[in-house]
Amino acid sequence: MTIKDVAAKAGVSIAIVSRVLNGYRHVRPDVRARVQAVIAELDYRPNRLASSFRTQQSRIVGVLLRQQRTPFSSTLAYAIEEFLFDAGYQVLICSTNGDAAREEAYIRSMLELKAQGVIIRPSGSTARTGHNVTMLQKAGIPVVFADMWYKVAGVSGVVCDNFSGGYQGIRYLLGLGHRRIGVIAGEGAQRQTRIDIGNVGSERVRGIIKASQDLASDVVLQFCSPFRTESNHDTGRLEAGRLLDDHPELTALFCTTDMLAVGAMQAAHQRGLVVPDALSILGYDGVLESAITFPALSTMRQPIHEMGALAARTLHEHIENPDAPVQSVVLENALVIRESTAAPQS
Amino acid sequence: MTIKDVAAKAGVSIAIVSRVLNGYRHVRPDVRARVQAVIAELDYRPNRLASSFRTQQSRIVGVLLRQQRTPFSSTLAYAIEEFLFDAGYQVLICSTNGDAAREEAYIRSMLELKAQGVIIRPSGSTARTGHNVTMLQKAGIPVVFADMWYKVAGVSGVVCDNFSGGYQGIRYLLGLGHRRIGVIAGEGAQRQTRIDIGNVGSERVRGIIKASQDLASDVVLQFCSPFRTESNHDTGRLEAGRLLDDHPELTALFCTTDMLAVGAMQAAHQRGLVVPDALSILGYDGVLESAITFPALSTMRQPIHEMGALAARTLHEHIENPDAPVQSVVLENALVIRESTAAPQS
DNA sequence: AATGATCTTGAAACCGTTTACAAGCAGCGT
DNA sequence: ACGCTGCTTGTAAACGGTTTCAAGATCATT
Repeated sequence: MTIKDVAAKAGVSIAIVSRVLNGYRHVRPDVRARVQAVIAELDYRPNRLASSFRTQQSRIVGVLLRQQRTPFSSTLAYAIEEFLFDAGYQVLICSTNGDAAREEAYIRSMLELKAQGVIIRPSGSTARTGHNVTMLQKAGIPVVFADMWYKVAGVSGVVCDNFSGGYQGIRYLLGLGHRRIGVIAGEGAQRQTRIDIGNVGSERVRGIIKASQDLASDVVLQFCSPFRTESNHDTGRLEAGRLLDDHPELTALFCTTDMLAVGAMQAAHQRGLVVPDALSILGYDGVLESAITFPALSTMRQPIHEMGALAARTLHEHIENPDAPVQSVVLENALVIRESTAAPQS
Repeated sequence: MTIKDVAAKAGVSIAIVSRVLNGYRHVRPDVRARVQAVIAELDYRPNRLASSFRTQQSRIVGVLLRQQRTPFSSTLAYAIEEFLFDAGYQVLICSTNGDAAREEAYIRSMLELKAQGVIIRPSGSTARTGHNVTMLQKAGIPVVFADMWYKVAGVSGVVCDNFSGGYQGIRYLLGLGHRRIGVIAGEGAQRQTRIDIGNVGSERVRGIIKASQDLASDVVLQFCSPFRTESNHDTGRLEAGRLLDDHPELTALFCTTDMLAVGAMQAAHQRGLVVPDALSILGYDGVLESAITFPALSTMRQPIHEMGALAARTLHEHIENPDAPVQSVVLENALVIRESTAAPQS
């Protein structure tokens, strides 16, 4: 069933039906009502394949994620989908799983499908991301970054202030009275920060170092030099273990990821250190349901849902108005104090 | 840039270019090579909006999920996407969040977009699901169920054998020597099983009851009558607490969800019961990273990834061959023994 | 060399919608 | 009654591919 059937049954031309469908003016009210009645009666649905083709507007946007199975990614994806579906777009979630070929294939898909916009959570590879963005931009497809902002590309971004989060975390631990603090940072955080991209982990470490310099003269930070294991959780357990064994004077651990913190908790447990009495542990991300750990983990929560919604809104603006200014929004993290942190035993 | 430009530059008709693009026969090898060279040179990409329109094949499939932010859903979604992307389809993930209006809107989208297939993880509402499925079927769109199988609809499904999982769980606990076992089932599990749909939770409970009847004459099961709180985790904590307070003789708890089990662990902890010495706790789902809890949770693991991949494969078959027989696959769960279960102290 | 079979090719129709354009029409002032 | 304006309507031309069909080219067989 096509628009022609509707037109015939309503005794009008297809142009009128199209106008009614799209809510345009210049249709006599009684005609409009008649057409709408026929549409309802026939249960007619416009063929989006045809209208998308004709207008060259797919009403599809892509979301490119490294992985899909982390709470971070799925929260982000959900927030984006929620916003954009309500705005009349279909959201295509693409999990590249870190695979370059897959990423390439997805970008090609976006291009062929004439996606109207793409939200990217950039992966580690700056060069690859830059290439992808360039291809999309050449095709006139607006791009918005989430979580990480790739500064040279001239695209909008929504990120968290990881520097400030690290800073606040240390300020909090210092305020509790801790002076010997271990820092467990995930893979890549120690890597030299490139001038053109703000690596999430290294930003956090920068904030941590800055805070310790600004706020206390007598603080000692112990960093681990993380090697990568299969899971962040294992990394956390092993690194925290090494740190605690080598530096028994530590009274607090700041982990730049909640999963690292969970591992750290286990390392503490294995050594008979009661959290938070003997050791405070502070996480980062806020992705764990409040009390899945015992004791409940204090953490720097990232506003992930808000970040996704904002990225979606920003992309939507760029789609609606191609001349919308490039903007980057920085969201603040919030310290969530639960049970894993306390003043050190004097 | 269109197929015409390619044709002109290669000195052939657009029909030839189309044939080259689609790998059809009846193109002279030298011509094919020339056309391919021109395609590469111009970096031409076919407009999928046009080809989808012409063929009325969107190459899009939808995945309808209640929620998107649980490990279960994202693992399922990822597995589906992985398979179908490789098969040349775009996957549209639709999180209904339990909202009927949203679900309706998504179904309408699938219809308008001429989705070529839909995978549904059915929500609680049998009636609504049935209605959705009927609409899709009327439009000739194949449907596959995952996780739950709605028997009357004549659609294929991939599910886990929850009855067997419950059975095996109890068998394991009985084998350890437990005879006083508490069962914490999530919301809905106690509800009367409808004839036409296998509710996941109630299947598990059925298996649990059957195993206790089959395998031991002296076993006593204590069920809780769960009320719903905001999170399964809280439900688990409260229900386990009530059960432990009312029935101090219990030596094991079987929770029909991992999150319920996490809550139960906390309830045990609060009461000074050491797991697994004083109380064994067995979960169900296998969605937690191995050692996020302490002690690490023993659980009945569902093959979620496999379930997703199989659902995708089944859907793919139905798309390729509309006459493919309706089939339902039942996957077995696997008992994962970790640290939260042990023989009761005698 | 003629015949038929097979392979290769291009012209043109077609998919269902949107939209530019022209024409029809009603209402208005003169 | 006339032209003017502004609203309403229908016709027809796109959009960019795919696919049918007939014709031309090539090949093998006799």
